[in-house]
Amino acid sequence: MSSSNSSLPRVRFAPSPTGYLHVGGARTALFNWLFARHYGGTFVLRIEDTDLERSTATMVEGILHGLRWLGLDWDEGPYHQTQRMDMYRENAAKLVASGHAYYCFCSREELERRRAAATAQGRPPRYEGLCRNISREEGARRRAAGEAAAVRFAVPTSGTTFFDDAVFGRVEFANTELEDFVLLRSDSGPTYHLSVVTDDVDMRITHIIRGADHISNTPKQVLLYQALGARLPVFAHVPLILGPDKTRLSKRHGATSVIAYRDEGIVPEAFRNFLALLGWTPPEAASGEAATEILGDQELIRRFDLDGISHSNAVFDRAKLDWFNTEYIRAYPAEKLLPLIQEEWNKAGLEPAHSDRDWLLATINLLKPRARSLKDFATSFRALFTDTFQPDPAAVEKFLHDERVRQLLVELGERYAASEDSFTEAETEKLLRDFAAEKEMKAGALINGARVVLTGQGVAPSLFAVMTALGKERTVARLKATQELAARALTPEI
RNA sequence: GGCGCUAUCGUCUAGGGGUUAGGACGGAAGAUUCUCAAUCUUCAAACACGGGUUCGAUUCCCGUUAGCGCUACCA
Repeated sequence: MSSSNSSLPRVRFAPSPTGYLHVGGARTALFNWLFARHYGGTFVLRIEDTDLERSTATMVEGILHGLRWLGLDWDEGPYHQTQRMDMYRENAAKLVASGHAYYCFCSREELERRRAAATAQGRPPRYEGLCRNISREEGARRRAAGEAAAVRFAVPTSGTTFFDDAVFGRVEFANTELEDFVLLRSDSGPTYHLSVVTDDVDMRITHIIRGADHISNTPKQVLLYQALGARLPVFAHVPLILGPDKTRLSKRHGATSVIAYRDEGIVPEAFRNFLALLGWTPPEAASGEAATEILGDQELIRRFDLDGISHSNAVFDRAKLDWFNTEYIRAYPAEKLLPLIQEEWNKAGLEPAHSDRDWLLATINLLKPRARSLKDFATSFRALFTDTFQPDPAAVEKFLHDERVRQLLVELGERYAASEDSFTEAETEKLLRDFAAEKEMKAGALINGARVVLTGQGVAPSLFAVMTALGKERTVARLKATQELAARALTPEI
């Protein structure tokens, strides 16, 4: 727990609760978590809620929920910046006192006007340091007189600021490109730069792993560290995740909320695996060894390091996510799947007709090799678990359009009912094939038809496995009701 | 516009001064036959462009182009 060992890394995930936990944020959190776990360090969670207008408690809950679903547990926090306001003000005052910052009395309107004018004249719309020359004494006097003032950082007017990024290498900015950014707003609330740096220093964060959209912010923060006399952390900027059209991932591209993927039946471990490989390559792949991409938590943690992170943005590939999901569902033991599937049943209002646990597990095992999502157990596999299901009209059309097939299926149901044979895969198959031969009907036609009758679907596991899973009684009942099922499917509803 | 970052199959990527440029997802074809979204086999698919440097550039350098990011008293 407590680590007085200062060589262990301390990282943080610092979301702003102005929205749910989105895919990009989730990956940033994952990389931080993986890094902390790999080195036995500490993963801190900090809520950056200084934007009072846009931050909500609901979003905080949503973010925590998303992280928990993903299985990313934090060691410290969640800290809330709104509860640390005094520290930011103290630091701002300290910076003013040391001459690194100054009071700015410009109104928003004036700033706006100047920006517009600058843009119109083709000049960069940068704050030009109007208030920089106001003496500390005069500043204090005007503030005492009740004039509103923001605190701005006095960026050096020459030279460069650089940092060595663990992903991108040395990144350098001319100081003249940096404007005198605001530290404290005129309402005395901190801005992002002040609060992050204050907190990262105070929380002794050693590695800042965050989105590459922060690269341009970094020199300002470097300047702040220096002005505060604090030691620089290692910066590791992670390239962004894009939509299929290569623009930044947004609602336009469908689900961006992590929780939406849970709702779509994605297994958290699959999502983690997928996300980890978006922008990061494990070392054995880098050394050319052919390796599986299916990497569980322990494998991910063991391999993860900053030097495997790519430099370029990555497109979110839904098809690959689905592939990971099928792989995980297939590999999971039924015991592990059952509670997850039960959630899907609850959501779908499905009450399994059979509550016997062994039967449920066996049936899940029968189905899981062809599941693509947890939802499949409540949708296309529904008929295996309950008697109330809607047949797929396309499947009915394809395999039950022939009246003779339908009649024979009803008759087949009677045969099964009358049979004394044990209701096993081998026996049920033998009976069906003998029956088909007797009627001079291709067994395949009856098998495909029976599948639709029993499952409502054109695609399902082996028919005889389905029969034995369903049991004799339900198999017989459904076969006998073939005509009703066909009528139900072929009658346009509503 | 300015500044910054990036550029290998459709996608995620490996590689690296001389290679049949490798893997995964997706796609196509075939096998199988009891459906396929399963399984097996096979195939197609990439070094953005232009200059250098070099005996030799996909690789190193410069430029162009394109994409993305930042450019707030948001974070």
